[in-house]
Amino acid sequence: MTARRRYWLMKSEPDAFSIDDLQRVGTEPWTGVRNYQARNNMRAMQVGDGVLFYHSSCDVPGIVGTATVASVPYPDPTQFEAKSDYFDPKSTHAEPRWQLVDVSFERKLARTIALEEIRQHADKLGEEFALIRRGSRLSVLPVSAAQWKLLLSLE
DNA sequence: GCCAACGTTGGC
DNA sequence: GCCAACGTTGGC
Repeated sequence: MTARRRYWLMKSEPDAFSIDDLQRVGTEPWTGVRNYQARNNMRAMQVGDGVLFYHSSCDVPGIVGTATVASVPYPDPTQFEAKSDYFDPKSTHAEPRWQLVDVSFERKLARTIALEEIRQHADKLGEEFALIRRGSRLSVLPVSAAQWKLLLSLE
């Protein structure tokens, strides 16, 4: 029995890793998440789940493409690498603190669905939608099927 | 267990 | 570059 496909939104700074980078490499381990809520969301992911790829901290923040979850959750290797920016000295191999999934490129949108535009649909998306909730900085967040459909209909 | 200080995120 | 909001750390 397979659970129903779920949907997520994942933020990335294009200067560090963009939708074009994902298209080039095909599949990428989503390293570096060091927030428990974001981690918990990745732990809940299943292979085949849909991902909205979002560019943050750039000229026009917004959704730029779609991807799919390509692995089950597994320990983020960078937490054990002393030279990595993401090294976590408190994490152990026996009890890894941080998990990630692999993400595979699906497609690039014809245009960026800008955050500014997304906000205009707040009434339909719901006040709780973490992407547009005031002060929310969550980088991996759940998206309902209805939100997924609405957001992609804006393309 | 409280909370001030600090660091980070991310829009603007 | 600024700064609001948030999460984490560490002294007490």
